[in-house]
Amino acid sequence: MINISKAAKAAGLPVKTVRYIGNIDLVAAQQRSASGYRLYDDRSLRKLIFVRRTRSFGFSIEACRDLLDLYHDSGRSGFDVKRLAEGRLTNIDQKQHDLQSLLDDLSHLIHAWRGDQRPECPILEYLA
Amino acid sequence: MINISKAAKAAGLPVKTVRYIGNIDLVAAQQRSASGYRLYDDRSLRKLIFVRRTRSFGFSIEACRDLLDLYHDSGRSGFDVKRLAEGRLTNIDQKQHDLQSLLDDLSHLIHAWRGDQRPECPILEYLA
DNA sequence: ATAGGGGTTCCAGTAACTGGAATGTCAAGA
DNA sequence: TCTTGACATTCCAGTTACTGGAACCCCTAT
Repeated sequence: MINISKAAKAAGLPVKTVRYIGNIDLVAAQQRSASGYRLYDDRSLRKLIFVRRTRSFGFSIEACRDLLDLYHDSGRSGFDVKRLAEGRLTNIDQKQHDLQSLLDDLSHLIHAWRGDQRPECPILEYLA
Repeated sequence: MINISKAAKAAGLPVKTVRYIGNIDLVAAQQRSASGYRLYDDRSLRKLIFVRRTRSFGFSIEACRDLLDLYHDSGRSGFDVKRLAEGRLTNIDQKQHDLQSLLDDLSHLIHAWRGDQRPECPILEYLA
């Protein structure tokens, strides 16, 4: 059981954001101490990490919630799960493709910048 | 020269957002028609695409602005450019690592969900 | 020439934080 | 034991990056 600042640090999120994530019922602390301090166990910490990752790649809070819900809502039918998963799959494929393009762009940019001189080739040439 | 709806479609952004991106002086239309319509050329379109990509992976507007500025501000010294570029590099390395983790997580999730049945293995087991 | 589907600006609202004030708690040192 | 400083709490206001809507203008095709 770790307190909020340790959880925040381990998850790579600001403490404020961890509190916010709890306030909107996305990831709650596993319990509170006698004096009301949030206490996170390993599972809630993993959820925070998952939230940081999904959020940092542009998924909405509600998308995160859906993904996390899949784990919790054991009453959900196999069909529902599959449909939701398939939806996300398309989404992820696009993201993956997009990320590749961005990494290509940035990689070109970085290599062009590596020297001390401004590259001759205009940076935006690389942006497809 | 294409109008805003074509530019928006080509860039994968809502028209509203393209206008917003212009309003905050991030990417302006190359010119306006006689009647005030925004007109985008190839270069401004490429910038919009670049902005969508960077934004969709969690870079702030100001980070986008810095990257785009590197292209425009030809008065910038080689040193400045290099320092800024090196800063972004670290950033990108982290993102890349992070993305790999997220893709691993999601890939596990997806494969676990592919069948009609809820997987036996709890989803969050995969979240490192 | 006119109807419909664009475009424009401006202003208000939303999502996801983020900062700050007021207050409570805990652990370490005098 | 007391105190002091770094942490925690809630609540409320402010910011960033859109997003929707009203009111109005423009262009194309019947």
